Amino acid sequence: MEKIELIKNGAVQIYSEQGLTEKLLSGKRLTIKLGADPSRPDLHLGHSVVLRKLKLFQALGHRIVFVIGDFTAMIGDPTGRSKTRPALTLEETRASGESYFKQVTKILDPVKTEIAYNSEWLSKMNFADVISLCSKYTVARILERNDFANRLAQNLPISMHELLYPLVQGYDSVAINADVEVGGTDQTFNLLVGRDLQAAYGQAPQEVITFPLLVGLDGKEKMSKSLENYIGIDEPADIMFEKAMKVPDNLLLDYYVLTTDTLKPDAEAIIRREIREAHLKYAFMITEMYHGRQAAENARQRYLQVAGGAVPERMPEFTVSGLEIMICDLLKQVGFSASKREACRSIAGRGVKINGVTVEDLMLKVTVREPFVLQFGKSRFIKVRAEKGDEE
RNA sequence: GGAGGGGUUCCCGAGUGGCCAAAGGGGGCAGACUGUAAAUCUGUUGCGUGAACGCUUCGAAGGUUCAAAUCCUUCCCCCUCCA
Repeated sequence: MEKIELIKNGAVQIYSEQGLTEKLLSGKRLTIKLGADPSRPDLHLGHSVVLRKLKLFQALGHRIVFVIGDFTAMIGDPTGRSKTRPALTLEETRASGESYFKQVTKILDPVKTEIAYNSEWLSKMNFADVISLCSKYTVARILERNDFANRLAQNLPISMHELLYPLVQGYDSVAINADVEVGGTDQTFNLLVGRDLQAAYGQAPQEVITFPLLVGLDGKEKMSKSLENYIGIDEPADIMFEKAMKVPDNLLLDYYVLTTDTLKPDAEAIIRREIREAHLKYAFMITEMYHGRQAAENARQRYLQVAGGAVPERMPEFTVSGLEIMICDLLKQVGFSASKREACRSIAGRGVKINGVTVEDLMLKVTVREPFVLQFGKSRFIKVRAEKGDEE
């Protein structure tokens, strides 16, 4: 019962709440659907919002089915709107499905988690089936979707196939006979289409629960890999901690509520007390959740060292061949700069330090007899050493 | 099918023969301030060792010219309106 409340906690909308309650109380093992995009299998905290809810369903004994949208991915999307959406091969979609499973089971129970590929049923449909599917929905209803409505109003193009995609997703629910589907609020329309189509195909309509989209570290857009404003659940502890500290103040509450087990009133109290402490606590919680207590301790310690202006104890290492190297070449080689020119600019802008001392000379030739610490900006460190054989 | 508008550097967008590696804004990176937040200010933002200079870039390929993002030809793509 408690878990049921937890599931509903944080939800934006539930369609229908009564239906959901009834299904949960029925004692039946429910099939919970989550749609997954195979082209981006890198999971971040934004995905974790929904995944954590699914975990609660699992705890109640229900079955989670990830539907990988490989069928449309294999066709590709010629719209140009979502650019660079190359058609994937069968192998690629399977590979990302596996990758998906691997990442998802960092949060979910692997035994109660299944993967399904929608090409399994979609590739078997013939044109008559497609038309039949289309006949179950009306143009007016499709155009209700905000995205379409806006584009229509602004005279922006909408391709035919785009109109079909909601039906495809909805049909996935029919194919697996889903009892419940969860997703971000941006998916609301598609999820609801699933309900209607199920009814049209003689099934009990799925219950739909939507959750807020987590805003990314930039404080503007929703968290996404391509916008570089994400915290990946796969990221090393140190980086995860650091990124978690960069969550904008005004979003910290959301992060607490949506990505940890903290209840809203508690989170509010923590933030009200002392904002920096609240950040540190949050960063610790998140890091601990994905890497364990010890790693989180270490990450915090390291963070505080760097924040205090000190050189951290742990950092990646880089081995150069030869005993001398131009500073610009070095910056390029370790990956702090994309080109030598860019490296020189960074030096001119006083953003590069060696052993804590700002590099002034663009032409500096560094001698790598002893290992030294190369610092770029405030928080990027790397230990540079010469190849073993070259040491004198 | 007809008419019109357009493709510029990460994005938006100015630029219609030389002063254009290309205004301005956004974003990015770095510096100051700070709590590695926000806001603000400063620098920077194609590549080649800084400069000098050179090279590549303005949808594609050719051409005119001492000189082209800008002119000409052909091609590709996108959008709008009317059928």
